[in-house]
Amino acid sequence: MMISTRGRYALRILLDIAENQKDGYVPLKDSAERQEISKKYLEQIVTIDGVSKMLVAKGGKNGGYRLAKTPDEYTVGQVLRAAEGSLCPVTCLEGDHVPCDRSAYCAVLPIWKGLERVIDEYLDGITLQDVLDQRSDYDGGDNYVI
Amino acid sequence: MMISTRGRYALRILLDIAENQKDGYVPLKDSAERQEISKKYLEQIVTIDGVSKMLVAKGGKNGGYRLAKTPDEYTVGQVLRAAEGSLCPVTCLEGDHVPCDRSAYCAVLPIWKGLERVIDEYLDGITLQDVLDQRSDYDGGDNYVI
DNA sequence: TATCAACCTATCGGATTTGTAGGTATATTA
DNA sequence: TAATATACCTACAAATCCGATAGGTTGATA
Repeated sequence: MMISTRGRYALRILLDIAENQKDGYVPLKDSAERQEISKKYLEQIVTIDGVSKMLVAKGGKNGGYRLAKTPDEYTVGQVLRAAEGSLCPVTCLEGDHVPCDRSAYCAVLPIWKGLERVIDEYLDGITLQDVLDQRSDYDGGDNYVI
Repeated sequence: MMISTRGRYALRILLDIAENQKDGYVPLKDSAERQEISKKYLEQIVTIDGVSKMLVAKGGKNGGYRLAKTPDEYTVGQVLRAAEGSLCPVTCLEGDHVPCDRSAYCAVLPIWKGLERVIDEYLDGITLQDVLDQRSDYDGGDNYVI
């Protein structure tokens, strides 16, 4: 599995925040209830370095999170990579991976590189705003849910 | 990680067999040595249902494996799916997965479906023969290695 | 008949996933 | 200033998956 709950939940929570922030902040508790995800688990996901950088936090009453930028400035790929660490489909391509001695001439390595490119291009072609728009494209706005 | 050693090794072993079979059979022991992969582990991979169907086995001396069809009749995607069970990027899309009650209207599910399609299309666009060809496209044939 | 190779089954350490649990710090409101 | 609401931090743990290792059995071929 390339994308675990971390990535999927991160995406859903950012979308939930985008949708509910208006001018204020969205408490994680509310998102957790709407999305039916454990709040405690979400806390961990939201505090992952890359993810927390996409948010502005505010404590106390009427506090919560809001997006640091507008929803059209974040791609699905960015969110998923931030939450998962990386989206590469094989260990051979991971940043910290020690290359095996075959890698210089490996005939299958180009396949993995191509695959990673195809994945990134697809996921970076969709912004959070795209998802929100599609959500209300149907017949009134409540047909699709985050 | 979407593609584990199972898939990667399966691909490399099928390519190794394709390259070495000529008119005969390739003992797994030889492939294991060339590819520097544990023979015992390879035995398990090669006996995965989907993978074994792509091979013809022969016991005894001068026995081993050969491809059931020609290398241009197998795509990289077929091999990987056979070895891994499936290449779907999220559990939500797995065959035996119980759909959550949101799935009917889930706004992110279409993203996963699109991702899976993009991955399949890419990997099914490459045959084993393509990989073998590319391998000897360079300057004599030994520049790239499986 | 000896050998070689496929085939079968069990086990296992380590990592990762998917959370739970409990507490602290801090900002806001009353 | 006190109460509250929220973010923030740390530890633990069950379950699952990964990546093998190990040892044996069956069966075909020379």
